[in-house]
Amino acid sequence: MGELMQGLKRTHMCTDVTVDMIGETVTLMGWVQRRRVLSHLTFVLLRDRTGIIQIAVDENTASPEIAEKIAAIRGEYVIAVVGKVQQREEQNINPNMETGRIEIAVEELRILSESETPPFQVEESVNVSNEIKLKYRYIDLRRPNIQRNMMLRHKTANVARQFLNEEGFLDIETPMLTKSTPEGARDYLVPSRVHPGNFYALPQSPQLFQQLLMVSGFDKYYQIVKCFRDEDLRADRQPEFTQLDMELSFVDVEDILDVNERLMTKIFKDVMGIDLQTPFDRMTYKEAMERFGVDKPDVRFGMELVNITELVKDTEFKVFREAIDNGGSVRGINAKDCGGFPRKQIDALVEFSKTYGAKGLAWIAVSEDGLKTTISKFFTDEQLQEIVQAFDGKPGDLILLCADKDAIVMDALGNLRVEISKKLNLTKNDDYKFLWITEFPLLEYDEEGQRYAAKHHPFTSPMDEDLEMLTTNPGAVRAKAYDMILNGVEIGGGSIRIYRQDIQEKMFEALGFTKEAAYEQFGFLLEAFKYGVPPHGGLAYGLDRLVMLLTGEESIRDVIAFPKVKDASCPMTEAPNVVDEKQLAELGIQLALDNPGEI
RNA sequence: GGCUCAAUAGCUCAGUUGGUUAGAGCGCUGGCCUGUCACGCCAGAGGUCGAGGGUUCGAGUCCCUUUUGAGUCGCCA
Repeated sequence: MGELMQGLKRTHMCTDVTVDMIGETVTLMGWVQRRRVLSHLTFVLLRDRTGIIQIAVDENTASPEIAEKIAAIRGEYVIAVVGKVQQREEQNINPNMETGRIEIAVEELRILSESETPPFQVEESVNVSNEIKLKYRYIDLRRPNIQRNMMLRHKTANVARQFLNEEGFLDIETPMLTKSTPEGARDYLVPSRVHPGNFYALPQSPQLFQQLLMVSGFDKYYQIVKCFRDEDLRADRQPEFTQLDMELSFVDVEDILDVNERLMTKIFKDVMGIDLQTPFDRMTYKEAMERFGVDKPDVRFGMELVNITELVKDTEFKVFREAIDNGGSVRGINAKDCGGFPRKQIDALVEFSKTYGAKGLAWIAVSEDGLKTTISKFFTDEQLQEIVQAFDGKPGDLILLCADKDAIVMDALGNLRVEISKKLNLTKNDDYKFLWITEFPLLEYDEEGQRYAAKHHPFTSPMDEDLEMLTTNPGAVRAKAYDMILNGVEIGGGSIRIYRQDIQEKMFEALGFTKEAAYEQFGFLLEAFKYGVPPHGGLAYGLDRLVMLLTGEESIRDVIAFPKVKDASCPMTEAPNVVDEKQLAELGIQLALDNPGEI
C-alpha cells in the first residue's frame, strides 16, 4: 500500500532540475523508469512527463528506512523523493541524458503507489501490438513519444485558439444531441427516454448550427469539437474525431483561404518552428484529377498522369479499344527508374491497381537495349516509341498504362503513383507542401441512389458563373468549395454556403428533394433563412490528421488519447457493451437479436 | 460486406522436410558486484503454440472452420 503525501509538495518537474541548482533541495515525484543495483549503490531513474532524472542512494550512508524502501522499489512504482541536487563526477556524466550532469542524493523517500509488472515496458520505441497497447492505453500513454504527441496536440490547439481569438473569432459550443439527417455518413443514434421511439443523432459536424450562428450575427465563430460518423475505420479515420471548425460572415472564397493560410503559418511557426511560404499553391479540382488522378495530390514528387487516348485511338488492342469505345481513356504514369523492377514487383503493382477497380495494367520497361512490354503484339515499334516519348521515357523507366472509365483510370493511377513513391522513398516527412484544391464539382452522381448527391454538403454555394447550370446541367456546376491538402492528405475543407433561399431551393431540387422532404430535414435552417442571412462560409480541419502530420505519425490513433480499434470498439473499456433489459425497457426498445452482438 | 497479412513465454520474435523434453532477446524473481546509466556476471521461474475439428504412428508445422488484430476496397455529404 502506498504512503501518504502528508503535506509533501512537489517543487520541480524532473527536467526542470538543472546544473544551476546544485546544492539545492528539491522534491520530485513520478514513476520509476528503472532501478539499477550496484552492490550498496542503487540508482533509480525517475520519470515524469518532462523526462527523466537519476536519483542515487548509498546503502552505507542512507538511513535504514531509505535503504529498505529503495530495495523494495520496482518499475512503475510512484515515488516521491526529497533530496539534494548534486553534480556528477566528470567520469559519471551521461551525455545522452538531458539531466545527465546531475543526480539527486536522496534524503527522504516515499513509495506513494506500488505497481505490478507492466504488460510492456514504458519505452520510446516499444514494439507492441495495437491490441495490447490499447487495452493498457493508460500505460502506453506514459511512453515519451506518445506524451510528446499529446503535448504537441495541446500546443497546436492552443496556438489555433490564440490566433482565432486575436482575429475576433468567438468560441461557441453547439449541441451534441441533435437531429439525424441521413444525407452523408451514417449517424450515431441516441434514443430519447422522454420521447419513446424518437432518436437524437450525434453530430457529424456542427455544420447547420455554425450557419445559424452566422444568421444570429456572431460574425466569426470557431470551435474545437468532437464529430461522429458511424462508418468503417481506417488508419486516418476514427468514429469520433476532432474538428477545428470555423465559420465567417460577409466573406467570399479569398477571405477564407487568406485567414487559413495565416492560421497554418502561425501553427507551423509556433509549434514546429517552420516558416511557411504563402500564398499556398492552388489547383482546380479538374487540374488535380487530370495531372494526379486524385483530389488530394501529393505534390512533393512528379510522376504525373499522361493521357495517351489520342495517341492510341486507332488501336486494335482489345483492352484499350473497349475503354475508348465506352467513352473512357488510356492514361499512364512514368515510374522513373523502376524499369529494373523484377517481374514479381511489377505484378504487385498490377494487383494494387486492381483494388481500385482497374482490370490490369499494361507496361513498358525502357532500357538501353530497347523496350520490354506486355503490349508488343498490338503496337509497332514506332508506335511504342511514340508512347514512350509521350511520357518522356528514358532508359531505366517503367511506364504503366491503364485503360478504363475515366474514374477508374484516375483512381488506379493516382493511388499507384503514391504507392510507388512510398516504395521508392520519394518523400520526406519534414518536407511540408501545402496546396489548395478549388472549384470542386457541386454534385456527384450517386449510381446506387440514381440521383445527384452533394459532393460537399447541400448548403455549398455554386460558383456565381455556374448558377444558371444548376437547373440545366447540374453535373457540370462547380462549387465554391475548397480543400487544404498537406502532403497528399486532406487536412481541411470547406465552402462558401448558399445564403439565398431561392438558390437553396434549386439545390434541393437538383438533389431530388421535394420541398416537403427538404423542410422535413432542414426546415429550421430554411426558416432561419427567411429572417436575414449574411453571406457566409467556413472551413473545418481534421485536427487529428493535422497533428498526425506534425508529429510524423502514420496513424491518427497515435495522436488520440483513447482511440478505438478497427471495429470501432475500445479494448480498454470494452465499449460498446450490452445494456441492461431495464435500461432498454425505459427507452421502449426491444432488441430483434437473439444474441446481441450478432446481426 | 470483399481482399491481403498476422497470431508461439509478460513483450518482440525464431522454430528446417511433420519426428525426442518448443528456443532466443528483453522483461520478471533471487544472489553477487564500490558510480551504474541498453550496467555486468550467476541462478531461476515463466508455454492450452489464439480456439475447435480433421489428416497422420506422430501436428507449433499440413487441411477445414472460427476468433482476434492490422492494412485496404466498398463506405466516409
